[in-house]
Amino acid sequence: MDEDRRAARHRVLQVAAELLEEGGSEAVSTRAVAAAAGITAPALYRMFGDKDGLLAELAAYGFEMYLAEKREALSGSQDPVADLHRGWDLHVDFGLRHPAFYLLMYGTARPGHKPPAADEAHALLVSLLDRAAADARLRVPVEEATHLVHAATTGATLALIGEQSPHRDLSTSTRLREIVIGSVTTDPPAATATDLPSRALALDAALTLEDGAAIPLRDTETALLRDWLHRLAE
Amino acid sequence: MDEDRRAARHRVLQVAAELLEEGGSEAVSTRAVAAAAGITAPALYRMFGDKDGLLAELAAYGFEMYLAEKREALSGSQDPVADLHRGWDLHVDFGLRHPAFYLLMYGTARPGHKPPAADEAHALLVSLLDRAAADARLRVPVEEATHLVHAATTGATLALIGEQSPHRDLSTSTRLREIVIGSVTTDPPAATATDLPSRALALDAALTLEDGAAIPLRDTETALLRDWLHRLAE
DNA sequence: TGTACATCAGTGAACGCGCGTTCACTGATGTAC
DNA sequence: TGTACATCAGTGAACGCGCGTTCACTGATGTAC
Repeated sequence: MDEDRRAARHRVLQVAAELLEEGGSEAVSTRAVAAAAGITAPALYRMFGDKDGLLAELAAYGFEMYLAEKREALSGSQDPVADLHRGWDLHVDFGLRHPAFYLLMYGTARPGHKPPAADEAHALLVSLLDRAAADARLRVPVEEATHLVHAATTGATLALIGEQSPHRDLSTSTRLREIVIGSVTTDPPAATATDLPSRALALDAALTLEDGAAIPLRDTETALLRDWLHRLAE
Repeated sequence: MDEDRRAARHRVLQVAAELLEEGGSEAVSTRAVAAAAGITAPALYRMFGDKDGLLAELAAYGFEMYLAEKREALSGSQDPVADLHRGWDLHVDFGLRHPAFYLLMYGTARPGHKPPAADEAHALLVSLLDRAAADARLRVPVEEATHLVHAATTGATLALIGEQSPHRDLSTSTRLREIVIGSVTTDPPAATATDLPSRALALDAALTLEDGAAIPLRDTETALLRDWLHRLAE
């Protein structure tokens, strides 16, 4: 029974996704979705509460597609910096293949109204950068790198979506990728990290990945240590 | 008479701008604008044709505000690379002060639906980069630099707009600015440009700024020459 | 200078539509005795 | 195993609203003779 309900929800979301891809977010009205899914309006309201609920689930559906692709493509890789490059391209490519979804997910329709499912995608980027830091390949703290890569990637993708297909030129994205990731990572995978900032950030990343209880320092001591590490990295 | 008409239009646009800033683009309906401006619906339609016409003029109004600020702040400057940095900050600052306008102007509400007034703002960025190239301060061709700077700036601005005011941190914008402009320009304003790419691009920029008729080469020859210059710059 | 006419910005009122949402009700399903 | 009842996803129909837009008409303004 519960299984039936989940299947029905999924079917409705698939229909809503089609409407979105074909007609943009304007095409996703409660009435249009209900009609296309072959259910009545109150049935839709029973499933999703109201229109905002429907859109939130639709955005989550988009993030699932996105994350599934990305996880599959990046699984089993060894080189975190190469993953950053591939992750960038996957992001841009997803945006160009699903522009309406992308705008729902990353567009700023309304300030402070961002889909909660975005957190998971954000976490994926953070984990990529954590791994880079753990390999001493990061030049700046993880959080800073996250913001930089996120802003640049979405900027490149939105600019490309805004351009009509024939004029699209992926080279801007590629170049921006090289510039930004290049500025945030260190070049060679040196046998052992040698410079002070890289070593500091590698230790910082190792502390992030470690189970908190396993660290033989008090929380306040750990916090202070990590503050110092960030300062050493500057 | 004609003057009156223009003044009336301007008054209506000011009212529409207020609605936009207060309630976002959703608040800008033909009826709301007409009511707030104290005119009837048909009067509005006589002025702007239809809703798209109103929104297009509203976007143009936003670009005028933006360009006026930017031209004033950058007037009489000598250093084109410094102007790039200041131009970046002015752009981001404008976006944060007028988020609803910014989304109307630079947001991607609908692919291939960008406001025509955007061209003028684009031209301003191009002219900034032209001047940098003329001073041999550019490492890449003007068009490429334009795309890079544009994508990165809008990405940084949209990311900041998406963040709630208390969590906003301009340092991401600043760092991305340094990274991107730094990658696109050459460092020191050397007494005379010494390296091959800079010299090639400086000549290319000089050809852009020159009146076409004043160049003692045939058009096809000039085109070929510029192609070579771009190849020398790579 | 005065009258007749054309132009056109504006008025008051309404058009039809699609929207989000909710009402009262039905019929199938699972549960208790 | 059979009956009585509770639960609840779904139906058919309608609610009221704000939207973009247009109708027929008015009244002021400028122009021609």
